[in-house]
Amino acid sequence: MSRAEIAQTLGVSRATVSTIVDGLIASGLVSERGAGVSRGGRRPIVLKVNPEAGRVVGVDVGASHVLVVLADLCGKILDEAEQPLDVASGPEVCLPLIADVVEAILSRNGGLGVMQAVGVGVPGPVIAARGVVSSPPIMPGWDGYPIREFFETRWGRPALVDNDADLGALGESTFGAGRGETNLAYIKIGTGIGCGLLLDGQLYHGVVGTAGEIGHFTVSQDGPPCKCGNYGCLEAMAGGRAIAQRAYLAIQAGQPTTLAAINHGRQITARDVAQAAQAGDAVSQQLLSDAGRHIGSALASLINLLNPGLVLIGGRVAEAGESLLAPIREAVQRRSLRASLRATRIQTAALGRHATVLGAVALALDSAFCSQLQQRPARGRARS
Amino acid sequence: MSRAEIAQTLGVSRATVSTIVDGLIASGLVSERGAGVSRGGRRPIVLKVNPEAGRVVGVDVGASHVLVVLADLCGKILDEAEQPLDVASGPEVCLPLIADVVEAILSRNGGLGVMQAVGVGVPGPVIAARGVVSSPPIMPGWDGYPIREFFETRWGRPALVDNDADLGALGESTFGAGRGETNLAYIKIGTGIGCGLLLDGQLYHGVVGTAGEIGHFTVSQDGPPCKCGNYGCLEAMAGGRAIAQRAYLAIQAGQPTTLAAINHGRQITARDVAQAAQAGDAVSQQLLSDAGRHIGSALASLINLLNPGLVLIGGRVAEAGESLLAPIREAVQRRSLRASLRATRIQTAALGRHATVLGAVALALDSAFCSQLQQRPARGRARS
DNA sequence: GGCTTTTGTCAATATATGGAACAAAGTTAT
DNA sequence: ATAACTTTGTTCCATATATTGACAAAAGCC
Repeated sequence: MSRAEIAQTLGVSRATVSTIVDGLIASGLVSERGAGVSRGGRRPIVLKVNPEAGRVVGVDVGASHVLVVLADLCGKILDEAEQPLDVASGPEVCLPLIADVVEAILSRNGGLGVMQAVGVGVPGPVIAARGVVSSPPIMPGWDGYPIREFFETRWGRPALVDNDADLGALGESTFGAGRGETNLAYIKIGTGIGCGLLLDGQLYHGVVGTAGEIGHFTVSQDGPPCKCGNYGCLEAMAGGRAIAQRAYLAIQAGQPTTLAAINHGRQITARDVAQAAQAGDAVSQQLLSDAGRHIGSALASLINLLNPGLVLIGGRVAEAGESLLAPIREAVQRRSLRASLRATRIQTAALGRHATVLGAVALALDSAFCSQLQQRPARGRARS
Repeated sequence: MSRAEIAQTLGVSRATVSTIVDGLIASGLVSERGAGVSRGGRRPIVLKVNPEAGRVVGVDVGASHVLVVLADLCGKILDEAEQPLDVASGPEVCLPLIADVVEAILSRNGGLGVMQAVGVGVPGPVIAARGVVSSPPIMPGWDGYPIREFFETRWGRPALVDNDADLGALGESTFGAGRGETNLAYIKIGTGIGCGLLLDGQLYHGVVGTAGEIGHFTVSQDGPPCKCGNYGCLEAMAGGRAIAQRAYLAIQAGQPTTLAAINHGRQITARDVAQAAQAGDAVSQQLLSDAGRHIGSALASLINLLNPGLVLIGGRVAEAGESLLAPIREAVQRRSLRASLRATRIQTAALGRHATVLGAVALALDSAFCSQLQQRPARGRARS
């Protein structure tokens, strides 16, 4: 991006941009990278963020694993580590363990000092302003625990905490399939079903951080019971756990499927079903198609209500690809309004298992750049 | 509000507030109104917006009527006029007619000059930035017609256009039951069912202005056909038209109801059903209760997805009050997540048929104050 | 080669904001 | 009642921030 382009985009004068950019160049955050393409006049000087000027850390806390990445200022992953972790063992156990993983990565990449900020995604409702979770269903003992404070006092660097699905949305919108989109929904289909919302360019949390709970949409009034106490929730009909359960029942019922062979060795997972479907197993395809139909009917409501430009299907189960996406599209088409639908693309997410952690990186990058801009760059002409 | 209070709220110094307020007082927009209550020191000088410093106009274009109000700078309605209007006759017919109504009101209230801005609500999806509607179902011929431009060139004043349900949300949040709430949904139950969303303090429109289409949520997969082409839409099951239709069928089926007497004279309306229900008619109560159950199940999805602090039930049918609200609350309770629900109040709207038009007034007021702040107040010391 | 266009910089200037000191007007403690 | 403390609102000044307009550099266009 050139100075003139920035000035036009932000609606400020070129002179202003020049002075600010000078500061950023002096601090090493930005550098000039040759000449761009002319638009009928002098060729602009292309400005690039200098990826080497700092590092940020992203953390994705899952129910049973934690994924930590180190990224440069462009969001490129330089190193990563994954470790088993039972989130149910509480913050006193988990947080130091996570911190150890982060410190291990940092120590083999230039030490603690290189980290400018850290972003953390957790599988529960987050009050982002305070950096705590609020009555999370799958994180017993974490309610109100000062997660952000823990990391900030440990490292003296800004720490940002947010929900995993929300960060998935942010990750995809920053680095993935949602670049440039200001209104998108990221659907995370894993064991359960979550949803992160980016509305008018901002992550949307709601009043207590529980926005995006599409997993407990009622899709069938007389459906199976859900852990939440209701019946026929989307999650109970089309989540990874539900798909696996249905596969098990199909095998028990003696339906002809390649899944039966797997089941003799170990428990069936949704991933097995996805793989079998792609390999052509009809029963598996039917299972995914049913799940897709239910997801699609919930998505139709989401699309009617929020009129997003893009819906991204992510999470492990989404790796099934078209076997899941086609019935989703079909169900959405049947149930949502023409006008809204025409404006909404439905696609698979691009970042796979890195979506959330890259959202955490994006959050950390934001904070890193902001704090850089706060610090006045050195005044007066340097040397000479 | 005192200067010190403003300074604290906005996070700026008292000195800054003083200079700005001086300008506003000089231009007559704000005036000092005696002393407030002390908090242990000097008593603050209470500042009030001077309602007499200008006027704004709000317009609510309905399917068959247009409602125009003149309001002072505090949003108090000074005069109003309503006139039949067939929105289907297109913009070339409707807009001049609306303008005439506005001008009639203005001419008996000090002339055209007193109006500082005008806000307009229309019953279709709006692209607010451009001031046009986009493929509205019930406004044939209006697609892309430059509504804002029409009013701005006619009067040389800022005109703002938005959707009627969105303005209902804005109206209730500014003047009604939603004051102070940054996240609320306003449900407008009239002939159809619409919804306006205020998210994080901003009206939410989506990418093409169709956000809030809760009326076409599927609430019963095998329900009656809807005008939109789908089956079992909320609007087709619980909208005003649907309630009237069901009442008619109940009478035909010979059910014992006081509605039968009305039906001999003219067609039953949803309002008749609401009145009969409040008077104790069991069949009418059942009809409303059914409708409420369906609305509640759609609202549960909305609450799960958006985690609003407040849901307001407005529109004509909502005047039924608790006969409708009780089943809504019950259905929501059954179907939505505890955590989200605990944070969400469900109430009837406070502004009745003025909700939308007061939202239009709020929009106009915003614009009026902004343009006042843009104009530099006179520099240098006046007199002496 | 001259003309126009666009980019980036510089100096002068306008505007906005904050800090400190202070007077005014109150409350609270003695 | 008096003194001490609080809070409010103002004034003056320093500083930060952005804009304007002029201008040189570097390109395209004729």
